[in-house]
Amino acid sequence: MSEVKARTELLRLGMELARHDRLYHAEDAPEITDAAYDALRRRYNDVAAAFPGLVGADDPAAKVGAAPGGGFAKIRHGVPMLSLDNAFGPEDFTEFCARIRRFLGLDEAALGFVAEPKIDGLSISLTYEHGRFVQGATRGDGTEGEDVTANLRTLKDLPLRLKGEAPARIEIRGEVFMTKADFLAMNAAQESAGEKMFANPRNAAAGGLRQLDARITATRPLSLFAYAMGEASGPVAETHWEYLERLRAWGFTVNPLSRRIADAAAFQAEVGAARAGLAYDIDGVVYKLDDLALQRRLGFVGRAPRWAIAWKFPAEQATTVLEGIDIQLGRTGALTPVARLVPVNVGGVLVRNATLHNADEIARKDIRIGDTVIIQRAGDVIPQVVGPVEGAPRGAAAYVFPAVCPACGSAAVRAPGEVVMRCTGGLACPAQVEERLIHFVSRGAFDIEGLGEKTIREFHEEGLIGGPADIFSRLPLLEAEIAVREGWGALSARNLVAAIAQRRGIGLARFIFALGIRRIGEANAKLLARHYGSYANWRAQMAAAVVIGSEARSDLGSILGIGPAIAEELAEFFAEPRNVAALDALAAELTIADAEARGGGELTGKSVVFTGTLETLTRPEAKAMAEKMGARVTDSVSKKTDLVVVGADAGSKARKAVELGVRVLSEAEWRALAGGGGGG
DNA sequence: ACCCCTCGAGTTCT
DNA sequence: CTCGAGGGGT
Repeated sequence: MSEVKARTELLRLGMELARHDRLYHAEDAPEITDAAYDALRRRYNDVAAAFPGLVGADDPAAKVGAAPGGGFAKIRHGVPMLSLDNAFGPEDFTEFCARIRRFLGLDEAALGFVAEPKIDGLSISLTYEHGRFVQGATRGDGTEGEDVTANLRTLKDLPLRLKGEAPARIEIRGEVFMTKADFLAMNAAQESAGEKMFANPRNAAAGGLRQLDARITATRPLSLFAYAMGEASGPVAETHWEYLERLRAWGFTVNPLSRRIADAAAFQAEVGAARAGLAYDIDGVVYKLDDLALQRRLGFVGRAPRWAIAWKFPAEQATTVLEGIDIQLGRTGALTPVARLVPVNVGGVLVRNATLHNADEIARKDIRIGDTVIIQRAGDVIPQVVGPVEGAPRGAAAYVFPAVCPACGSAAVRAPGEVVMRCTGGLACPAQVEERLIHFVSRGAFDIEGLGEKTIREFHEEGLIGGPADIFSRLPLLEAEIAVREGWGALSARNLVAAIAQRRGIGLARFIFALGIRRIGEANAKLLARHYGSYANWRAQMAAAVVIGSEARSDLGSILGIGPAIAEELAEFFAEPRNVAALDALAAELTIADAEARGGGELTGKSVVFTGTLETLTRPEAKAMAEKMGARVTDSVSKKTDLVVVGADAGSKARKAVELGVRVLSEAEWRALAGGGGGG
């Protein structure tokens, strides 16, 4: 096919696919069969793969799932995508089994496990409705991922339609990866084309999946193994192994090494020996309790299931020389020592820096400048300095942590009982001010497009902005000056000014978070916004709360989740006149929206205790009701308890509630209040 | 005086 | 991702 013909073909196929996507997703009125759709899609992918140079960003077929503002739309996972606890040796695995036995009250009974190699790729979630693939998302932070449906549709291993019977709606989880051979071939092709090369298969897979243009993804050799169950609208299997067999029957590829095992240590050794010869990278083996009913009973602790564990292979290590230790400054003034290393390749990534955390850590590991040190990247991504290589020549002297801030010269102090050293310079420390500005424009805060870390540093160092208010009061007046800066142009300067203008309106929670007050992260900012409602009220109450013992201070402390340390931190911020002046200057530039009315009902965020015998509800029902309304249920009454529901024969808890002045409800009153959430 | 959990802060590299 | 610290509960 000639390039001209290919171009026409791609355009035609692209428009057609876009039309069918729309009919299918938005109008729910497909005109062609799934098989016909698949054939179209395959044809499209083939042409796109043969002529990668033709793929552009304007093709309608590439746009499914893309967010309006570019990037990907966010998708909330029905069931969070959790992480796994790690094991590093047989003792960890034994302890894992013991924990399961303890929890389930099983003594000698053998536990059946399914073992699966842990692929070093990207976790994804796939949703099928009536057997058809409708949506795919990345793991993201576990709660919310990115919609990469269009990209996933291009994977050869992904069935667009499940073979045979399937529940009406089912979510399937798997791992997208690139084989070592595909990676090498692709990198060779990229190199000869003068294109960007990837450091390792994992990055290559990530890069391929996160293309904004699905046609580029189609040209990347991505593979997929399915391995886990998310939500399903009907029963699928009774054991994990049966479930894997269902996946195979539906048309997924399941890792062929997966199997039921009796001896984890033996399997671990077997896979470890086979590791180098496998077609893909793995970093361990996942062991899952086979019986799904037992899995349900075990449930989760924190962010990980109790019924599975990832037994990791020993971390990849490398040795290099510690050239020096730099001190980095955080926005709260924390001084963090960072190791500057002679660049070394660890597990496919060139490592130059590694955090040393704090002075204690350096002393404990006895790390000195000039040492030959061991670097490792364990299950995580972040490199660590393990310690000096034994027997190698040592650096001269023990490291002495600086007593003053390297940026401003103010004293560096360590609060009693704390580990970190902090600069006492506050607003007088330019480095702290700069870090705070970076936080101010960061993603969860003002998130101004075109104003990233690098730009902020430049603007701050050159005196264009001294504080957050300047972003709004000064930068828009400097459009002409910015336009002639290196790397800028008239268009980008205009866009920046527009982006700034757009952010003059902001929600209260984001605004509070953006201030960068210590201990006030996203969650606490939201608590404050909900409690105070409006900026004016918050500002007034905080100013009043500076006085210890004031009514405003105790009101602040009464917020569930806000304790004395956080209240003190806020009071300190407002006690500093320069902070208040900067805050007022900033607020004058903005329109700060009131916090959205408390979601749901008056129970949101409240702490509820049930006591006595409930007559029309079981305890689990009552608990589910409360949680559905956003409340938190505990067993004991304290002064942070908002509500005590008293059943028959209530004892000391009811008395305590009265003593503490906590609102008391009868079961009937509770039902009236929470009625909406019943049955759950 | 504990334990468990959530939140915050800091960090690496592509 | 990991650590430390705060908050709330027992």
